[in-house]
Amino acid sequence: MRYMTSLRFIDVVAREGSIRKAADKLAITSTALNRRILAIEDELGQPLFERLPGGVRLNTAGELFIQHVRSQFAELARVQSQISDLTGIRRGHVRIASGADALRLFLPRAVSQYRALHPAVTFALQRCYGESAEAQLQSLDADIALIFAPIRAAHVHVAATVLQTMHCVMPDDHPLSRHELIRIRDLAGHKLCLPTSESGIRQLLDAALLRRGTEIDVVLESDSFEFMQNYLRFENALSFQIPIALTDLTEMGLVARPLDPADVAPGTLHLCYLKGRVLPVAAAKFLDEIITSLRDNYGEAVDQ
Amino acid sequence: MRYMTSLRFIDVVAREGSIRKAADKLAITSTALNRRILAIEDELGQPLFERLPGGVRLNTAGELFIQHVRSQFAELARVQSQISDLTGIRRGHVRIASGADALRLFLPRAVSQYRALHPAVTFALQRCYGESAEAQLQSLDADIALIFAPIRAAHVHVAATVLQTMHCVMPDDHPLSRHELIRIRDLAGHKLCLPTSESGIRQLLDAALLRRGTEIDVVLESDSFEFMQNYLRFENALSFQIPIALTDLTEMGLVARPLDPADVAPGTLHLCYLKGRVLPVAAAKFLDEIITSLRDNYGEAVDQ
DNA sequence: TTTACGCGATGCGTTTTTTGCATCAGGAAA
DNA sequence: TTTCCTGATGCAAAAAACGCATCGCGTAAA
Repeated sequence: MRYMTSLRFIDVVAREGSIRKAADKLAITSTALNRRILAIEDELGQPLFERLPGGVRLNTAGELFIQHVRSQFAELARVQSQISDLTGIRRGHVRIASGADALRLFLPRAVSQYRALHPAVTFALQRCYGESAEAQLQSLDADIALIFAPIRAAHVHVAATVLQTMHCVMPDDHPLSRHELIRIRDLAGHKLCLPTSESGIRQLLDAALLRRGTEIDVVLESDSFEFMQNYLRFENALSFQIPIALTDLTEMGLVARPLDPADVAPGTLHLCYLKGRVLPVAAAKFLDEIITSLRDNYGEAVDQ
Repeated sequence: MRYMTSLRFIDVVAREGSIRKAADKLAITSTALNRRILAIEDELGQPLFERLPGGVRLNTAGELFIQHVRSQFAELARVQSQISDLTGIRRGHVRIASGADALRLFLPRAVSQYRALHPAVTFALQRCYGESAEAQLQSLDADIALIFAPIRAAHVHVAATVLQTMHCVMPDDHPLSRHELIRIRDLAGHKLCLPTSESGIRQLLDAALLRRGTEIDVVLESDSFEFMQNYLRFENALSFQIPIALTDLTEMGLVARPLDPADVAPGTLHLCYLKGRVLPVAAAKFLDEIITSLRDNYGEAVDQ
């Protein structure tokens, strides 16, 4: 929408922290951008940015204003989607912030199923960890977040929660593969591939290992499940995943065994959006879909 | 705000129902206005107005869009007021829709008290009846409504409610002035000045008269309390008011006597704003003030 | 300390956008 | 049918936005 140009510009300047950098990104000259900002500050009667030697930074008024700007964008998107919905064809764009877990299989399947029904709806998927997912909801850069971590922020509304029991993934000839249920103490002496400490899986494991006082042998740390899973083909080690991230393991000669819930408490996978927000039609409908899908595939999803 | 020009124009066109009339009001030519609208419709990909021989009318998409536009205006006003509040001086503009009752004494006093504390805050007071007050809240033409009538619309949030016992106003030498409490049947045979049927007072009275089957003698009907009150100086008749509308009667040789609550149930005066709306700072603070004032002056105001 | 670099602000000529005038096409009412 | 209203459109003028060159200022490297 053309009338929002100045607002979009301000948003970019706020993100870039520099008028010149923002101007580059927006493919205009810094002077044009600068004057737009001066004009808006003038109309508002108060500056929105502090001028620092290295660029600009939002002041308090700017913080308030940028929040308003972003909510206007989100609102416009919602109204546009609502209007498109009138014609019968569902259009729209859904932005999802998700942990790597759900990006493996669950979301690809869910998104493709939804797009099969509504081809005019497009998606953006952003991989991120718990805190940043919540930040993206608040800055209205994401509509929906799907994260395996406790909810910290009060401004997030949890639409559904599923319990995820930790699983240990290993080559099918690994000695532990004979156990149906794996205890923490079983891990001692084996080589482990763990996700980085930002991951909810790692946090749960660390807590359990600490509680049980088990000494472990971490040979590899990565934020890529795919890498770790492939790595197991070459070294006889152990890796960890939650059900939503489990792909076809047998083809790769891998097996997954649950950890004893008494050792590692099941974690919670939360499906959330920004509290108080009215989602665009497409995002709201997609949300409904994945709530159903979570419930069907991963047990009693708890609507909240 | 300059960047909202097109939106403001669209709003006026929607209200006027004609591009040419709106152009007159906005002091531009109809062609410029017409093209702005075509441009926005083009960007949106869908028309917002139906073209009728006598002008234009919002279509369904337009209804959705205009709602968005108005909420943007309200939001901007709120953010501006919030930003002004940062500087310490409270600025802002509070728009109140009120019945004639509260406009007599209560609101003048409340507004002047508030303005004594915050001289940079300006007010707009619109006299209206119940239904239209609610409509004004919804179209964001008013921030706060104070109405003596039942709440019909679900989208209105009631911030406070006070009970108002109906009073009968009469010259101090009127025969009924000896009664401390007036019964409906006492009214028979006396001359009455009644508010118009849009008034909450009239509706309550009509219901009571109907229930008791009392025959009455309406000599005058008016939507102006002031007129009726002055009229009583010249004809020995009866008029009706609720406490919030009672001014200094003794100076005018008038007295007020309550009607028996058993005959006429006390009505409710509601202080409301649009549900889900975050009011601008000035409006929110003023709301707090009058909630307190209502409670202090007219008994147990019920926060809801 | 000096120099160099990057930042935002501003004057001025140019380009793009918006506006106004005149006019057209079409429906409603006299 | 005629008249009067409506919104739409081509074209020239007015206004706004833009880009270039440049200034002043503060930081950081030489």
